[in-house]
Amino acid sequence: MKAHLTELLTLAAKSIAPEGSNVGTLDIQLERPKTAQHGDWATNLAMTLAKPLRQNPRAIAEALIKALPASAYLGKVEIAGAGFINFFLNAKAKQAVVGLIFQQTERFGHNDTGHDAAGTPRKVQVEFVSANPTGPLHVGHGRGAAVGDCLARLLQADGWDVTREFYYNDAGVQIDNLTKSVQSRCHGLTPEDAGWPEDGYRGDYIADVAAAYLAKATVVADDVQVTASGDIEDAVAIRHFAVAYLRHEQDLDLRAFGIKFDVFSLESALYTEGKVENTVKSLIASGHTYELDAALWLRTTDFGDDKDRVMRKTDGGYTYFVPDVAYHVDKWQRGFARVINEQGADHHSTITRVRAGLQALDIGIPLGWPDYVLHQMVTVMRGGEEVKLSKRAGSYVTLRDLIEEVGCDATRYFLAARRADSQLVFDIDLARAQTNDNPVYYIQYAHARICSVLNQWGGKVESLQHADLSPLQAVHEAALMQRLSEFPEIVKAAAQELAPHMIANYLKELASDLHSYYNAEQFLVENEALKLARMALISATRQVLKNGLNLLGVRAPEKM
RNA sequence: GCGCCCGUAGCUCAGAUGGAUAGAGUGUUGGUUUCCGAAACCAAAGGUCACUGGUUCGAAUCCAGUCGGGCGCACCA
Repeated sequence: MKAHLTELLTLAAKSIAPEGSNVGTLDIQLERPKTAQHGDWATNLAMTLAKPLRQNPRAIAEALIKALPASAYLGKVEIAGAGFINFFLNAKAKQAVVGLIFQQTERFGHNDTGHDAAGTPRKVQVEFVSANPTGPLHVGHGRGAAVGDCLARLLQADGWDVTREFYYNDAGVQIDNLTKSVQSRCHGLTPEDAGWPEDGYRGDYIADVAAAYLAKATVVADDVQVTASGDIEDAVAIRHFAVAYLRHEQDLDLRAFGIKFDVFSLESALYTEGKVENTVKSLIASGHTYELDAALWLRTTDFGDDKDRVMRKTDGGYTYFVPDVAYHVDKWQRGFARVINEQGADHHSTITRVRAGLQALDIGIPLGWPDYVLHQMVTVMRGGEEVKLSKRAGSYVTLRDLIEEVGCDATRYFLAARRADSQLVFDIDLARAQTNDNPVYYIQYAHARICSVLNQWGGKVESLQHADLSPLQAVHEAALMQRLSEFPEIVKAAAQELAPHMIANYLKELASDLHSYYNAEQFLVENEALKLARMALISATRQVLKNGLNLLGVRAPEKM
C-alpha cells in the first residue's frame, strides 16, 4: 500500500513540477498518523516541496491532490494542518490484510531483508549471554538472554540465516579464583574462615561443586563429560570439574528460560588450537605493535582508541582482548556477513579494542564490524525495596530464582520489553500479578479470549480464508485491521534497529485494540455473513498475536 | 578529570526515519456485565519532554553547553 501511494504521489509531483525541475525524484515520506482523524497514511510532501517550488504548502497540496491518478484503494484525500496530505483508504483496501494473514499464517510479518541478490539468506551470528563459567546466571545475564534470543528470532523473521552462539571465558584469572574457591571448600573452609582466597567466590553453590567433586560425581556440559577424581591436591582436575559443573548449571538455567544455542565456543580452545598465537603473530607482522617496559602493546590509537593497550603482560600472559580478537577473526573466517554481540554495558570498552585489532590485521573486515547491542543494568524490586541477595549465589539475584518466582513468560517479557540502553527496574510484584496490571497476561488473555470465541463458534478456521469481509465496517474493526497491517513494518523496523522492545509495545497495542473491539461489538451474532467476517478478523488477529509473541519467545496460550 | 548510556505524567515506560493537540499502563476519581472469558472496557484528572542556547517552515527527537543518575577508565573479564 505504501508503495502504491508512493507511486501515485510521484506521478502527481512530476505533473505539477515546472519544466526542468527535479522534484519528481524527491524522496517521498509516508507515515501512519497517530490519530484516526488524520487518515490511514499521511505525507509531508507539499511541505518539503514548498521551498524548491516557492509556493505555499497548502496550495501545493491542493495541486498534488488534483493531479493524483485514480486508485482502486483510496477513499478520500484531505489537506490538513500546515500542508499534510491525509489519505483515507476505502474499506476494501483495509480488509485486504485479513486475507493476506490467512495466506501467510505463521510467516506473516516475515521479509527478505537478510537475503542476498540471489535470494539466499545471508549468515548472521548473534553472540549473547557469554557468562564466565564461575556461577549461576544472574538477572543481568537474563536480560542478555532475553534480548539476544529475541534479536535472533527477529533476524530470522528478517530473512537471515541465524547462528546463536555462547562464548565461555574458561581461561584466565577468574577461573583460577574459581579453582581456589572450590579447593578451599574441599578443605572444609568457608568464606568466613581465615585461609579463604582473597578474590574467592563466596556463594553456597561453591560448596555444592566441592561436595560433588569429593563424591567423584560425573557432569555433562554440551560436548564434554567430566568425572571427578576427588583428589583435593589436584588443582587441574578441580578446575576441569568445576568449569564443567558450572557450565552444566548454566545450561539448566538457559533451558529453564527456553533458550537454545547452536554453538558453544571456548576461550581455552583458542589457545590450544593456536589461534591466539597466530593472531599475535599477524598483529606483530602488521606493524601496529611495539614493545615497551617488557610488555607488548597494540597501537589501538591508530584506530580511534584514546590510548594504546597492552597485549602481552610482563608475566607473559595475554590480556583478555587478545583472545577476543582471535575469536572474532575466527567468526569472520566462518563467513558471517554480520555479527551482533549482545553484552552488558559494563563491557563497552572492549568494542574499540576488538575492532582496532581486527582493523590492524587488515584482512578485509569492514569498519564497524562486528555490531554491538549493549544492555544497561537491571535492578530487582520486591515490595518497593531493592532485592540484592540470593542464598544460592551469595551476592546477586539468579535467573533461576526469578523464573521460579514469576514464570518464564513474564520474565522474558519484562526483560525484553524495554529499550536495551536504558536501565531496567524489574518489579517482581508486577511480574507475578495475574491481573490487568500485567502486560504479559493482558496480551496472552487477548489470544486466549479469541480462542474461546472461535471454540464456541465451532466452525473450521480454515473455512474463513475466503469469507466475505465487506460487512466489517465498524470503527473498531477498521482500527484493528489497520493495526494488523502495521505488523510487518514493525518487525522490519525492530530488526533494523535491533530493538526487540518494539515488538512488545506493538503487542500491547494490538491486544488493546482487540479488547476494545470485544467490548464494543458482539461477535457471535445472528447475521451469518457478519459473524463469519468477524470470525475471520479475530482469527487473523489471533495469528498475529501468536506470531508476535513467538518473536519474544513467549507462549500464546489457548486457555488461561 | 576523560569516555559511553540515560533523564518524558506521582510510579514504570513508549514515542524508528525531525511533523499535526507529546502517548500507554499503573495509581487517583467516576461509570459499564439478564449477552461470546470483567485477567476486560469507557470516561475524567494528571506534563516547563532536566536546564540553556543553536540549526529548521517545524525539535522530546539533530548540534553545543550546564545539571543529575548509571557504567567504564588495571599489565581484571
